[in-house]
Amino acid sequence: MRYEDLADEPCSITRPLVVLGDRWTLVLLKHCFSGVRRFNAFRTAMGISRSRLQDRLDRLVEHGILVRQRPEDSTYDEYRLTDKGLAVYPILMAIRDWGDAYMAPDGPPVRYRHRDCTGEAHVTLACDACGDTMTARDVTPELGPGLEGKLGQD
Amino acid sequence: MRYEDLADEPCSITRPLVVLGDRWTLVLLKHCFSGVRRFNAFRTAMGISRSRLQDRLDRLVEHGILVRQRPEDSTYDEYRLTDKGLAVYPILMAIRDWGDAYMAPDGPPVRYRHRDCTGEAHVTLACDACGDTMTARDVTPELGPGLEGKLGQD
DNA sequence: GGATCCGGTCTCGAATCGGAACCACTTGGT
DNA sequence: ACCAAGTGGTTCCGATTCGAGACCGGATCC
Repeated sequence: MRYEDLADEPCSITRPLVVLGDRWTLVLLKHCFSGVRRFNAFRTAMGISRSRLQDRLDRLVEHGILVRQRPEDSTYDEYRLTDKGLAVYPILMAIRDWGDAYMAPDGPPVRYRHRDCTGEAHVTLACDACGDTMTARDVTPELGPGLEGKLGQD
Repeated sequence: MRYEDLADEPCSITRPLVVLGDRWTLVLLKHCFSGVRRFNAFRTAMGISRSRLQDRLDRLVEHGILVRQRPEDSTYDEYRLTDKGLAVYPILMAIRDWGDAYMAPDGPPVRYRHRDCTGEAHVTLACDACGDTMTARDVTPELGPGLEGKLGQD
């Protein structure tokens, strides 16, 4: 089975991973959030090869995560985050929280601060009903609407 | 530059991505959270090839995300999540929230419910000082302790 | 015009991947 | 004891992907 076939799985974890979960893609998006927009800017920021960068950019544009557009004051295109792309931010912040906790022996290299505030941004998993913070052990998976309709079919 | 060299970057996003951010790895961890522990169980659940699965398992064990251990009542080893591995859960839930929002046209295939509660688990990015919910636009990166010591050195 | 920057394509050797064959060990049946 | 089946793992091979560099067309600047 090829990795791309995971996109057919009725699972909201594997489906995004087919797009985002390979080498460079999330690194590329991380740089988008730091304001990188141009082809060569990505290249120097990431150290990725030209052809690979092109692959990734094309795929992200194809999936509506980036848009490629020409600013009025420039002769060159820019790759910018769409709303769908901006919504990836919590994923990166969840990765960062984990990285700060387990892969930053000297402490966090970068603080992600709340603008005009003393606090920092952190990701929490919580229940949307009672508001309690949750861990993996507090979660029970259950059939959702995206699967119910498909059960009696075959 | 090779992808693995990103591990040298002083960045708590890229460093985890060198371990987690390639094909299959996060998919594998997802199955760990659904109770999959044995080699062939991963294989049938994921459709991954034997050699690739071995690579990934070895790497996760090497990084202390999984432990390989023999239960008393069995003749075969199991791969189980460590605390470091359990802490990956918010990353997967952040991916799922995004997948439910943008890649689940028929609605969420699976609900991740709070045990003994009516609510569902969701990831939020919030300020740890004022408690406000945040988006990418509310965040300002700032020098952290993991970098401060290294600045005047070279 | 020539030099330079920019984004992008193409090519080629190296690394990675998927699938199958193969192996050692354990279990169950006869 | 024997054979069959299952389990975890390694090794091999052809196919895909990757990284690095060459190349190319267009815009800019001198």
